[in-house]
Order: sequence, then C-alpha cells, then structure tokens
Amino acid sequence: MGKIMDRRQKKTRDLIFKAFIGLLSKKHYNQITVGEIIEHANVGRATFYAHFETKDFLLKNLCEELFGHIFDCTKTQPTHNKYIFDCNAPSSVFLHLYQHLEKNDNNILRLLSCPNNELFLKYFKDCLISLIESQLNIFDDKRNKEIPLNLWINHIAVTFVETIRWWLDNGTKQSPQTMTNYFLALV
Amino acid sequence: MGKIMDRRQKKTRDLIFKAFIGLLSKKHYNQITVGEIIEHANVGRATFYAHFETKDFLLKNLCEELFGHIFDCTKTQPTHNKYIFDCNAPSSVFLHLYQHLEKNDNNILRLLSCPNNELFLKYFKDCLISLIESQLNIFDDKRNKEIPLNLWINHIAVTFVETIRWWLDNGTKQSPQTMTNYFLALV
DNA sequence: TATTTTATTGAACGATATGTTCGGTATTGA
DNA sequence: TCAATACCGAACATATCGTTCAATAAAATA
Repeated sequence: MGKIMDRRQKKTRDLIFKAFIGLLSKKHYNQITVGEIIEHANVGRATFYAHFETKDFLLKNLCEELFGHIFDCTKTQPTHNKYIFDCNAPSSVFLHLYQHLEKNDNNILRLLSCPNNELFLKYFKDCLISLIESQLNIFDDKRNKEIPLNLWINHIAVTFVETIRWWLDNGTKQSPQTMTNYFLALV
Repeated sequence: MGKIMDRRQKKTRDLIFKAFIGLLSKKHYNQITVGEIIEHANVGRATFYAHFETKDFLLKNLCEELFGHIFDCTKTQPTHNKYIFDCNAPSSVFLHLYQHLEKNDNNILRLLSCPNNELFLKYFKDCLISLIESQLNIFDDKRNKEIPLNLWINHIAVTFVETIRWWLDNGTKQSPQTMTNYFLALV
C-alpha cells in the first residue's frame, strides 16, 4: 500500500486509474472490459494483471485512493477535530466534507455524479459510518432514545449521503454551508 | 405483461424465476451466468432467451412481479387508501407495507436480505418515491419549508428503505407497528 | 377427435472476454 | 556500470454470450 514505488509502477497505476475513471463516467461498470481499460491506459495486458487481480480490485483500490485521505484527515486525530478544522461548530466535520468535495480533488465529483455513483456512494457511506460513530455526541440533542443506536447511526450516514447525491444532481449550486444546514435540518 | 399465457410459458417463466432467486441468495448478481440459471431451472438455452432478452431484463421483470402488486394496491385508488386499509391513521400506508413484507409473499424477504439486496432496495425505493409523492400531505407537519421538495421526498423514501434494511438485518423481530413508529420518529 | 399453432429443446456456432504464460526489452535505483 | 525489476505483447486455454435451426412436444382451436 504505502510502499515506496518504482516510478514505472506509479506511472502505470495512475494511467490505469485515469483510464478507468474516464470509462466509468461514460458507461456502466458492468460493461467496462479489461481490454478497454488497458487500451485507454495504453498499457500491456499482463501489466494490468500484475497490478490488479481483477476489475473489482481495481475499483476497490481506486475507492481507497480517493476517499482514503479525505477521511484520514478526520480520523487521525479524532479527538482534536474541532481544532484541525479551526471551527467550533459541532457541524464542522460535515461542513468540511462538503467543502472538500466542492474543491473536487481527484475528480471525485465526476465519479460521484456519474452513472456508476452507487459504487462510490456505497463506499463513501461505509467510511461515514465509522466517522459518525466517533462523533456521535454531536447529534445527542436530536436523538430520540427510543430508536436503536445502529439504526440511528445508519440514518445519519444515509441522510448525509443523500444530501450529497442531491447536491450533485442539481449542479452543486448551493454553498457547503447551505448544504450543512439542509443536512442538519433533515436529521 | 397481463397477457394470457400458455401454460408452458408460465411454467418455464416460474422455473427461471425460482432458479434465479435461488442463485441470488447464494452469490453476487454479477457472477451469476445464464448457463447456471438454465441449468438450475432445467430449461433450454434458447428457451431462456425466448423469455428474457438479457439477465438484466430478467432482474427487471422479477422486480416488477415482486413489487408490482404490493404498490399496485396502494396506487389503484390513491384517494381511498384510508378505507382500503381500514385505518384512519395517516401512517397507514407505511404500516401496511411493513405488514405486507412481514407476510413474506413470494419470498420477498429472502431477496431483500440477500447479498444482492441493493438491487431490490433500489427498485423498491423508486416505487416508494412515486407513492410518497401522492401521499405527501401526511408529512406536512414534519416538513421544514427551507428544504427543497425533491430532497425532502427522497429523504422520506430513503429513511423508509433503511428502516426495512435494518429490520431485516436484525431478524424482523419488531412488529410492523414498532417499525412504523421508528420510521415516523426518524423522518 | 383431428388439425393447427405455438413453445421447448439442445446442439452448434461465431464473437468476445478472461486470466495466464513467457521470452524479450527498457527503465530504474544503487 | 550493472543487477533488479517493471513493462511489453503475442499467444493460449477457457468461459460466457446471444443466435440459429430443425426436430419434438404440448396446447389451443375447430
């Protein structure tokens, strides 16, 4: 994973990712072939399989690369989030996520709004859940104690994911702050 | 769709559906082959393709068959729902859906809790959205007018779907009434 | 019942995709 | 400079797809 990579390795890895992303934004995951990927990446067939066991693993690795560091910077120091984000509002983590997305690092938006966005939103949700678990106190005032805890956590995560989906479907016109307000109003 | 069917047609159609459901509860949709389906259904290859253009169409038809009538009975007389369900509570439609699922007609539960449940929950959500659009007044008291309408409707649908997912994951131990309460508390 | 219509069968086919192998080449890092 | 290693790319066996067709069996109709 974090191993030091030969320049060549990193280069072809990036080429494959880039080609894959390009294809994902055009056609459905299921009908993308390895042949197409290596053609667009301009990479040998054997090379592809030297890097990725399977198309599914390619997807998994791509998700880790894309979302990994977004959530990393919220997790590495879970108890100090407020200060990291230089903000005391309880919603800072979520505001920060909207802002991060708006910056569109690594073309994440392109993937989250493409026909295959389910693939990524699902992965995104899994990351979110562990984040929310560590930030649960934020929602204490909104919680109905009747509701089972894991149902509640899941509901928060899903609500957040759906605000993002809606945001993207509507052209990302709203500000991160507005989206945070929508999110908090819904939950 | 509703055409009169030759006995043979209905028979093979059911055999294929049954085989498909059996496979869906064992392995991932993507790695189910037409070959496996016809083998388990004990049906000729050409016969399969005479019924279904594609595996994707098979899935679509299965969804329509499974969910079609559940939602049909809520839609055919949209203005009279209260009386159909013999209940005056505004939540009756949703209570009725939980009850319907609990009866487990057509092994719907098996599909909604299998590893492929995303496939069905997604379809279920789409049906839900049009149902909710026709029942929106039920949620008038809970709605924050700041929130865009389609975001709001989507949120209600997703919340309902997620309560079902949670219900199934936890063994369907709660009563439909309890689930309705959870749902209304979340939304 | 006799006849016509329709559905199923199963083998065979071409096309496409998969994942692997291997000898040769080019790049890298020390 | 040189040893290690990543890439190439063609070839291969295997698997799945979706279609075709002539033969057979079952249902609908008269």
